[in-house]
Amino acid sequence: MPKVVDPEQRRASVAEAVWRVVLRNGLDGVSVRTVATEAGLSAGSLRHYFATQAEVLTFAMQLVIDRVRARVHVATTVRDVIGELLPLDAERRAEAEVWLAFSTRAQVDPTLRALRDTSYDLLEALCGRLVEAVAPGAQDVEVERLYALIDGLVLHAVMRPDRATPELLRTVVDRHLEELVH
Amino acid sequence: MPKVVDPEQRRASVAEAVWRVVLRNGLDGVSVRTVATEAGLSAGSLRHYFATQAEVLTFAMQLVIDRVRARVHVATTVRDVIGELLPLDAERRAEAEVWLAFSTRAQVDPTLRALRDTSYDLLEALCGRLVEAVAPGAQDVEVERLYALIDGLVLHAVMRPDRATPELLRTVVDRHLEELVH
DNA sequence: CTCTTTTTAGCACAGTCGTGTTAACTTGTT
DNA sequence: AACAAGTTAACACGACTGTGCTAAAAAGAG
Repeated sequence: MPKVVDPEQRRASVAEAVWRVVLRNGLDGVSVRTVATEAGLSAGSLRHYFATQAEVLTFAMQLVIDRVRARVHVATTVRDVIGELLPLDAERRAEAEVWLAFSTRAQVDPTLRALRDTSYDLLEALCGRLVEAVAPGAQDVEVERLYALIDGLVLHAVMRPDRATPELLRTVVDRHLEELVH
Repeated sequence: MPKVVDPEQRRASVAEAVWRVVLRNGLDGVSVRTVATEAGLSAGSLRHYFATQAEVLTFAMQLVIDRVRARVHVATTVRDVIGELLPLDAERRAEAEVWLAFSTRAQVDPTLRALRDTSYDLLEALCGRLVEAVAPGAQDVEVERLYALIDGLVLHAVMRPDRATPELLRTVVDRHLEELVH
């Protein structure tokens, strides 16, 4: 009857518009109007797919999570799994930057915080399996050590991409895994 | 002649008001009016000490930097220096949270970015000296490994203070230093 | 007390914000 | 061709934003 539009696809394209706005102007630059313009819609039209601004944000954050999870899920070796978590190319660095922006806002937004904490727990469990695979019977402290190292590398890659280059990230991780085996 | 007020002290108290607002409502919650109210001033009065909002933010960020630098400067042993960088108590966790908020905004604010990058370079150099002190002649990769580990621990302490407890942070750092020596 | 200068408070302005409502448009079905 | 429903656009509302400007209040100096 009406113009045929797949709502889910539309919502996804809106989420990607959110990401672009975040990268350009930060999470503060995200308003109903800026996102609508970025997505090529009117503000009123956007509100037809998302009732509130909070809904837009949670959806955009959830989509980042889903994307990373899908990537990690297909990785097999320990080194490859960690490689999927690190921003080794420009696209994933952008993704990490968006994730970091949402994570800091989660500090004062209960809904986003729930999303973040759930992801944190999953990643912690993942690191636990990685450590167990590389060094069976290792102490629990090694899990947090690996996890903190990864997140630190991600942080540095986002903040100082000129210094924390993909090559350096890989070298650091390889060095750490090598030591973990022994 | 007029009411006697030390401008620098006033500016510092305004900066502390900024920190409290950031902790409560995030960096987005920082406006001339909210900060003025938090500092017990009127908006017009605040503008007498800071010409623009950008000036308020850079001053508040600079004061965080100065405070950390002063603390690190008096530390002697490697372990104590790292201890000053980690949020081992509630006050320093708050400080780290404020720092993280400013750092992410620096991603889209050139002025704040300059402050952040300068601090990043100083911390990197500091980690270089720490590594050299613990393991003379170690590879450069160990510097980034230690720095990323520290920043990852800080990040986790801010985001998940219930999981990344002070005890865990210390244990992880001690474990890393122990390995670094060998 | 009177003067002078710092400090303070308050208002005005144009702009943006989230959100609600309403009308127009588009398109498949009857 | 006529209808119906999904989709879009546009406007209104109150609230908040940063910033400039003006007048009042405060307090040491003469």
